[in-house]
Amino acid sequence: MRQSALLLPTLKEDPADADVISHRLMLRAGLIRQLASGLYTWLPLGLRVLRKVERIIREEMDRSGGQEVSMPVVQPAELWMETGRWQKMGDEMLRMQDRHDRDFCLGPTHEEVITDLFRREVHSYKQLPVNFYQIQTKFRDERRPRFGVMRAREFTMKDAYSFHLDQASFDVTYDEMYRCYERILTRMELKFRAVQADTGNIGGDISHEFHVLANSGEDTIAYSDTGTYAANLEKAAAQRPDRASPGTQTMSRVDTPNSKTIEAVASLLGLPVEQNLKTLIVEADPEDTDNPSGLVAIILRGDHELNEIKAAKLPGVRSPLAFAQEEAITRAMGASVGSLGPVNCAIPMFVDPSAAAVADFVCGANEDGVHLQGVNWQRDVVLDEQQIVDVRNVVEGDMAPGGQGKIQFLRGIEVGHIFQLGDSYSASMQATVLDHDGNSVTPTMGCYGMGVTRLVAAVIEQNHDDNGITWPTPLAPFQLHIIALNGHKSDAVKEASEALYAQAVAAGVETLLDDRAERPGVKFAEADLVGIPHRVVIGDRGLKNGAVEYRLRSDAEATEIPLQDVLSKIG
RNA sequence: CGGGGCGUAGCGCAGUCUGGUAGCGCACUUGGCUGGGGGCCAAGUGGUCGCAGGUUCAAAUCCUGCCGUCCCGACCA
Repeated sequence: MRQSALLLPTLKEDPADADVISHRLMLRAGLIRQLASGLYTWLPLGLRVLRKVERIIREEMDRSGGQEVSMPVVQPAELWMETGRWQKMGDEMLRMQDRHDRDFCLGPTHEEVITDLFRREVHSYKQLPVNFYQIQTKFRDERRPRFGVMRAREFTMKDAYSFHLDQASFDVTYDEMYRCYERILTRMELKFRAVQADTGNIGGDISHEFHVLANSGEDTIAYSDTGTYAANLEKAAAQRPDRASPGTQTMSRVDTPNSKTIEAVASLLGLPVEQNLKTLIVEADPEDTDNPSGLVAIILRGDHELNEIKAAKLPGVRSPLAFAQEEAITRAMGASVGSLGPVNCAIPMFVDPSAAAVADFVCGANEDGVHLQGVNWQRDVVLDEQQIVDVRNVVEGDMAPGGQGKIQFLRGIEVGHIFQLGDSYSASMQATVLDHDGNSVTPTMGCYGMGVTRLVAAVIEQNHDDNGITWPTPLAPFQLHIIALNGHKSDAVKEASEALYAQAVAAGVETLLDDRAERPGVKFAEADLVGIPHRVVIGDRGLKNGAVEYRLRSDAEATEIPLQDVLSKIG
């Protein structure tokens, strides 16, 4: 490709609307342009990268036994009504009507469509297992699109769906997909981690997210320093500590009229924050008729934070989680926030294991302006085992489950998520096959997503320097960048660069020839920005000795090499 | 959806408080100089000042409403 004929609009200045580095560089290097919030046009250079990502994914999916299909972006409402998701998806789904006033949506995902295909076309256990995938445009009307293509509304996703006769078959495919994802990300030369993930509202036990490590990542991942445990913060649990020892102090009241926060009480009493327990009140599941208060108490150690996803899963707690209103709390507890505690607690209560491990603790007295100290479980508050449940976010330094070392944090960009769907879609859509004995059985399903456009941004997050992008070779839009210095003035430069270009193209090397009549400084700056791995500079200075300058984008220094040696450097 | 910011030329911004001529840098066009890290000089092109309404002799500027967009918090590839 000749740069003089390529739409490659680079920006010298940072665009005002871009904050994260990958977004800035994608705009500056002329990979994308924004059309509207969360909607992006891919320019020629960006699209070349996107296609490379797709190709790697496609090759590895095929290698793993996936069968590629392509399903429509526009989907009829009827399918979504079958699974109840026409309602459940809410505003995230963009809906529309056709000329006959029939309801459609832009597909945010394709479980319904693939299950419909399956039930129409697959009828025998002999055809199982199967794993269909596509690389497709998805539309999700995000609350808050951000970070460029990292969280866009329209984006490209590789989504795969597998169907199985039994759990054992699913497990095999799940494991295969896990390894497939590892291969994909490894080929892209990314630093990544697979972590245990929350399974969301779909259920099932196993679920893994694949995170590309980057400080700008939206997710926190917790991993053990021994490397054997890794989980999304939403899911991560600490090793369960032993229950508290009986304690030595007697329980006593202490006036704390102006101390409403844990920190204030701790400093007033001269005790560490960990010795204080905090009591959070959340709304109860409205369908739980055994709980007239409509509230549930959750007890945490003072220095810990509630994990709202874990809390919303507790029996009798409203999901999604909602904190209780002040007024309701005062009515049920006889005291307001700041003086609450587990002693004589009038509503159902859950206690985090780390809170249950504290002896001689401090807590609110359920009486405004009063706390209790020297409190002990069992003696002062009876707890049964079902009430002790993990509901907090792990913190760095926690012991990992099973004693697998200490937990540390990293930031990650979620680029893949694999999980078990069970039979929720196949059952609600009556997708069945006949088994060996002629019985109709409902297959169990797996789902494997990977954010294709997001991967491009993630790659840049990991591969850039002060001057621009430093593409890993497998994803670079071109392999070789020939920079002809003053080619419009020097016939020698023009001839040499054209000859090398023709030779490289003939050898099948993806080559970009900077044949523009720009000054050298402009060419160098833009070449760094665009980040093509191999760079050859052809100028009169070197040509006198039959030499050109060769440099890897990732190297600091260039070397002089004979013109005829260039192609041997690449590949 | 709640909180905050911003909307003036393709991009980055000033001008708005205190109403009266729409401006700067980059980019773009033409000419010249220059020619190894976004160069210099000169002359140009390009703007319904987000939209609608209002106040006023007069609105980019004041008022009202709407729209767009970005950032921070609850969801997800």
